[in-house]
Amino acid sequence: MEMAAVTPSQCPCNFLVEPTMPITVQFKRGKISGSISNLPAFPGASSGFRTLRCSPHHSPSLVDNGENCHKASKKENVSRELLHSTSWDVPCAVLPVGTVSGVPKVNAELTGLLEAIGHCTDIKQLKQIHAHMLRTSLFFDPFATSKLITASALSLFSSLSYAHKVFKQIQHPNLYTWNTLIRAYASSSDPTQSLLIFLEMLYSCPEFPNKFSYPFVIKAASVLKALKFGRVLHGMAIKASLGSDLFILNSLVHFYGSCKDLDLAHRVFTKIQRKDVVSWNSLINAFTQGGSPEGALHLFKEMEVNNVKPNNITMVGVLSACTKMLDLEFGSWICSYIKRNDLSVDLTLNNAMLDMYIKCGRIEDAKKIFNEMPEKDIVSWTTMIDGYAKLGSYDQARLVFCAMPHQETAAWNALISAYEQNGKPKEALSLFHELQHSTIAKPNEVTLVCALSACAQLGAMDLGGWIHVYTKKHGIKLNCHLTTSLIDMYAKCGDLDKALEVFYSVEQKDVYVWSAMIAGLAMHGCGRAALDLFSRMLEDDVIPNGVTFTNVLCACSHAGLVNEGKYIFNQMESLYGVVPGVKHYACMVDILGRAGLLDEAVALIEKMPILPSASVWGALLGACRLHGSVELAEQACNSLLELDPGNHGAYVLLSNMYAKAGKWDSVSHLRKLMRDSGLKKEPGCSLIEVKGIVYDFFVGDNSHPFSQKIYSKLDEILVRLKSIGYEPNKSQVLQLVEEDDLMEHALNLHSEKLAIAFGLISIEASQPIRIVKNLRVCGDCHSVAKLISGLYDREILLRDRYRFHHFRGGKCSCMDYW
DNA sequence: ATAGGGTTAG
Repeated sequence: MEMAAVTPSQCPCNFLVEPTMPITVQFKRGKISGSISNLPAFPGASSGFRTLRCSPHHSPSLVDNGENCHKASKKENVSRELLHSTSWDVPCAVLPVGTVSGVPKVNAELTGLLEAIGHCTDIKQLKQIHAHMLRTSLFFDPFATSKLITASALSLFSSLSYAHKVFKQIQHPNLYTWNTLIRAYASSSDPTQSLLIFLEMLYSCPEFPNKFSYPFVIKAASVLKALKFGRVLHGMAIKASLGSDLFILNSLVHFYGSCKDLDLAHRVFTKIQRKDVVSWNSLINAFTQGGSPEGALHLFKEMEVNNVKPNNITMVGVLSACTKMLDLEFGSWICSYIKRNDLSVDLTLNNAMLDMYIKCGRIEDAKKIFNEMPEKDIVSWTTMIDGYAKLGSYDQARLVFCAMPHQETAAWNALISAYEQNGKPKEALSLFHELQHSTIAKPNEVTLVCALSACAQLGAMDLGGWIHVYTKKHGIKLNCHLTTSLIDMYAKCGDLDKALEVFYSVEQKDVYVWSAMIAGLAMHGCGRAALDLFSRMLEDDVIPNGVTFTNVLCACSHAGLVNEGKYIFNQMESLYGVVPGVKHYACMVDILGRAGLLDEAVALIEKMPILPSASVWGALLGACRLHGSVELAEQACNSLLELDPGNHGAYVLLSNMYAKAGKWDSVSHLRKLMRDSGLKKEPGCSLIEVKGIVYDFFVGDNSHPFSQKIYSKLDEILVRLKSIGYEPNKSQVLQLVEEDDLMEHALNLHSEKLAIAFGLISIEASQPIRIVKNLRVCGDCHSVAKLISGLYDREILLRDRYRFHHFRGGKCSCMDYW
């Protein structure tokens, strides 16, 4: 092959030409940018680029015309910046013009070069070869450049941005080269690039995508859950007569599974002529991940019937299904099946078995596997840590943590999240502080999400705010998880404005972000605003899920919006396909019950297609208290205690109702019952954060260093309140059982009162006093807080178990409706 | 010359 020397004008990238000898490698910082919308129509498309969208003509025949197609997620939006700028240096311009006028001995050199590429062990060596190729015109050999791309995109030392820049230097990349880049990006951190490069290839590569191109690009679509895009790919593959390629079909099964479209996944699967083990694995995993583990197990059995031999990957999927169903029996059977059939057990499979035993409560079996594992990775360790933590064996969890060879961030996260999720937020935060002193690990997004959640539980807004600042300072972009946690933290700490500020400051809002904001508004009693936000969310084409509806209904309940609640509840399934769960029913019972529609609430419970949970009966019980229906309360209480015998609150509520009705016999009977059952109540506890430290107060607490001052402040308060006509709410004395069994007369010792008194002496008057209480606020404390807010002109934010009470100027945001 | 399927934590 004749090859001319490259002159500047021919150089594909218009790089500077350096005319000096010996050869020096110049680096140029390049920024590649552009947008997919700049791409002209690709050849063969009748109406340009638009046909790439989900149009009936390009849709696979088995798919209907898009009615079932879910709204596109933002990730599918390919019209965004084509490529990130990168900081990789690419050799260029190494042609000493005029000195390499002769044609290099391409063939001889080529062989050596290809070998050299194969022997590269780092990017530096590769760059040297790259430079050499540019110098000798070998860069014009398609085979050689392909190898170069492969090495830079897929080897151990690979750098995708480097590969991409090399790619840009190639004048006519061949299909193989395109495929390589698409493949590399599919499993990178930025799979959107795969889709973009695929589109670019359609336009600028003379060859059509082949049977290799599709699996790569479909994989990228799977990661992105780009349902529309993937459907178009499916259609294109069929048009290209590749519709029966096993690899492509398997990719598609996996793809539809990733998009949670089990129906389509299954339909593609049934069209596969000769299903192999990968086909089955893809579908089994689609069912496992897509919320139908039962289906996955069924498929596994069917697979056996069809004489397809399962492999280790099958077992991972099936075990994962058992784990999701907490089916220990089947899970153990699988473990023995693996042994019996001598399947190869690798790290992932061991981890899957580990996880199954742990989730099914068999820590000893898990431990045995763990100890015998020849190789452990971060997943193995964190699974064990989490297992112990979930059992409350924190010492064991810590022991495993300490035994780890590297305490990477993920390990810290396992421990922190375990504490945070098991009601130990203080411990979680103290670990978070410990982590900040670690030299090995640094907090990452996950850590911050856990820490924020712990802050939210404690009402620790100073620390929560500090974490917010931390993200800004360290340039940590707010992903949806972080945004959700921040909104939740600010809302639960009582700063609704800050929560809204975060909400409006971010561009990316997924359904969880919206739902968190709706929940925030709901807990602050802004029911209307929550509903408005819900409408805006729908206008924004965000599809609501079960969480969203729980929050929306909760908003209705706190604001007494009965008709709105009913309306939305009725639309859930019919319009949005969200089957009402037990939480939604509980909300509805609450909405109806509060409004006094007790009969309607009972009727709803009676026609529930699922078993009512304790929370449903609890809601009814609460409504009975509000409306003084003792008989119904007895029924509700019985049903509740059947499901949740340790529910102290139910006894208290009923006993208070008996007391109010003067049924003292029943009161003492109930109390005896409680004593006999050895029921321990959750002690009332109020938290208050002062200067970054969270203080907790229990009833009659005098452990605080300023205890003396707090009690004298409390005395002062009560004197002042009485002077303006306050009388302790005697009826609330009856509720003392909820606060403390022994000190019936000690209304004044309620933890929230202590916390308020402490707040008054230790927090500047300009700042609100924020308190978090673990139980529902009692009526007397509620009136006292109202009075204090007026008398002392202080803002008090009290979060109780159910909602926020925002006291200001003698009034409460709940309008005494809680 | 190239391919498809897997585990944990938010």
